[in-house]
Amino acid sequence: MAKDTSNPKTKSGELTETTENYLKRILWLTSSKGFARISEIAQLMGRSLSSTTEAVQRMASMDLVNYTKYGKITLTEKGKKIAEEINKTYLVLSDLLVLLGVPSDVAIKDACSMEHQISAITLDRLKKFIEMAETDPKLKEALKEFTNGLK
Amino acid sequence: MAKDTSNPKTKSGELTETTENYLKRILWLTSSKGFARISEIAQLMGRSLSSTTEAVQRMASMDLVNYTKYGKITLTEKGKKIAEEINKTYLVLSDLLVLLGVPSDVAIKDACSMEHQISAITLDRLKKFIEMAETDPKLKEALKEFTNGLK
DNA sequence: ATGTAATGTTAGGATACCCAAACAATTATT
DNA sequence: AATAATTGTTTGGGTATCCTAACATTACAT
Repeated sequence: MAKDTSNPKTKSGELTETTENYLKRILWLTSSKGFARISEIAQLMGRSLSSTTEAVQRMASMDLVNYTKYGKITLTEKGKKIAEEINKTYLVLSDLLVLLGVPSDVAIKDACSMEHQISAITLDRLKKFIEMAETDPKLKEALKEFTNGLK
Repeated sequence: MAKDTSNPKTKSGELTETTENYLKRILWLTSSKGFARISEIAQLMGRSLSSTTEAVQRMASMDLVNYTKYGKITLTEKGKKIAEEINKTYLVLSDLLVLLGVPSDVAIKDACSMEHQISAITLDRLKKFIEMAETDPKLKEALKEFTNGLK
């Protein structure tokens, strides 16, 4: 096998977690107003302007965003496609958490970083859900039908 | 606020995702046979021996593992406590996935890296579950009781 | 016991990320 | 228009992570 000096994730076509997160925020920003600015991304990501500039430049070199110095940032076709994919996953997770009784603001935050930053509250909901799935006949039945319906 | 040159996660008492993952595998290995070896950890993590050695040394400097050159690796009290916490979260997630019909081997893998590496199959299960939760009266009812029971 | 196989360590490199401080460009204000 | 405020970039540092190659140690076999 050939040597792989770069980050395995980027080489194999996959993006790092960080890049995915940047991508998702940029999607949010661009879909609401057409473009994004470094400062907005930085704010949404909770990162410094310099880190954000660097990240955006890195993403530009990967053809994920259109970037010109001091200019408006937009997603490339490629970036948009990937960002939408990531966002779909995010939506599924946040929906599930909400479904399980997690407050939506927490669900938003947690869905962005399952499992490593999972909050106590989410953990509690998941636990209780599992517990109930084992005891409540109605839920038990419903889940049985659910899993049966998969085949 | 004071300057923070180090990785914010380590400084704030939090561990990086990578370190958490190492910790979890070491817990698995040590609970089944009392100690772990670099090669076993490397294998379980899918990393090279040198990366693993480095990681373990880093963890030793954080007082998470007991490490001596060429020796057996065990968790310190601190490391064990943290590893068990992480493992609990992991178990909740993998249990949920299994509950949702995800095959256990996939559930194990996915629970380790929700959302960033989530598989198509898991995504599908989550989607179908959400869908069913909106249409199936029995599940709907069960979930309503579930969320009502939270207060 | 001694040499080979298996394991583990170090050295040398690389990328991803992050930040603060200094500098540059843009935008807003007077 | 000229200056002040805001925003964005660069520079200079750091840590975390990963890898291969070379070297060291330990374990195994004959």
